Amino acid sequence: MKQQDRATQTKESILKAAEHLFAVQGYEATSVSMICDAAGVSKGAFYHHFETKQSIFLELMQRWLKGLDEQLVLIDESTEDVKEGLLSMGEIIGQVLDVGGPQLPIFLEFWSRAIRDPDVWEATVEPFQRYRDFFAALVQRGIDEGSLRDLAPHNTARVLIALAVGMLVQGLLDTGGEDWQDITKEALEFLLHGIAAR
Amino acid sequence: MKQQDRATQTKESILKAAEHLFAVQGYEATSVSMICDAAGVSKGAFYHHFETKQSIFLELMQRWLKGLDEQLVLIDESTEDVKEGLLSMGEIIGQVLDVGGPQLPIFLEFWSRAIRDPDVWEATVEPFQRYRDFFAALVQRGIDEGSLRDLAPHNTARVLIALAVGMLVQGLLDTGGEDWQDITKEALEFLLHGIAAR
DNA sequence: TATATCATACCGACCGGTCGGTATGATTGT
DNA sequence: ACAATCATACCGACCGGTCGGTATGATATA
Repeated sequence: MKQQDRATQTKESILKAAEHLFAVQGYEATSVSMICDAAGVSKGAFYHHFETKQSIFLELMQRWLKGLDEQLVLIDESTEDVKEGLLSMGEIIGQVLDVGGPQLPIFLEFWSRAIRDPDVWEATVEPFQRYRDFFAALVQRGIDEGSLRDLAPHNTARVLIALAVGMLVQGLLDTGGEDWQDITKEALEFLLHGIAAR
Repeated sequence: MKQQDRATQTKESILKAAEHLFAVQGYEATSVSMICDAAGVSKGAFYHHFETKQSIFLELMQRWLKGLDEQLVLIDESTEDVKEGLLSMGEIIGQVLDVGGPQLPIFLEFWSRAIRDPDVWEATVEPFQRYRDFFAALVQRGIDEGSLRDLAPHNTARVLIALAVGMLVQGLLDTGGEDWQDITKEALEFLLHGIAAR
């Protein structure tokens, strides 16, 4: 096998092992040695491919957010009606909880780190501000086309993000087996039409 | 001074030092020795009053949630109109962010721990289910008195909690100096009356 | 004196990261 | 084609340091 292929294979197996261990044990609880053992690779190999323990997480995070990005753009393009687009955001939440569920707890771990570490902040929080802008644009579109009331788009976006984050956190901590996709969809309907009596 | 007084004073100073250090550094980053130094107390004293490092956090958490409890009950009692009661919840969020802001990041840290550690879960997550029940009851009251539409109270409560949690998280990570109390209030108004055009 | 309250000294495990060395493919000169 | 040279990929022992926790003795109160 070519040297380069072998290298990428090694790096990939390290990433895969790290992703799995981070997911089931958390970041702090996972040592570099454990990752190496799980990947069937030496510590030297690890530090050949990654500068620090943190850098491997950041790379993992980047890949992950990239996938989320693509999903959002996909929805954006396939959406003509803004209201429908917002509702389909609920499906994303459900999907995220189903598919990426196991690795979501790491987000909590790193959000708390992001508060103090600028590097972590940049990699984990800053992207979410992009999402906020995305939603703000979507809301603006809704206002323009007349399907939404004339509200401050940015604050409305914040509310949407809050819903998403709040649902994710609850979904992580509530093990009761609720269908959070449904609940999120309901929440978005509440938000659209209000919960007050007419 | 009496022996008991001296003891409680020591314990209290340990708790105070721990609370401060946890807030500014996080839980993991704070060692027991650091707490002892900050409290002007020896390690022996620490482990005389607390079984483990985790136990001191759990005690801190209990005190903290107790305060939140009282605040909620206070609002509940002083509220006749449910809609107003919900809106005043927004003020709590703002207060929580202002007053307890520094120590909120620890919540993130422990929420992620709660996923794996049953003890932590019981102390940090279970209380929030009480709050959910509280909001569910409030919603039910609103339905009964006719000010709210006839919606599943529990899911509506989940939505409210999601909003609160999501706002708190964003407030922690967004350092732009936004007035999250205002935004939360706005969010609750959105939720009450809907954001869709009439 | 007996007991609660602390101080000191210390333990063993483990952690992220380093480093000297090697094995093996790639490159170049002949 | 073949050897000499170099670069990349990897190994695993090891390091300084930190951590949570403990064992034991001193001190003071009751």
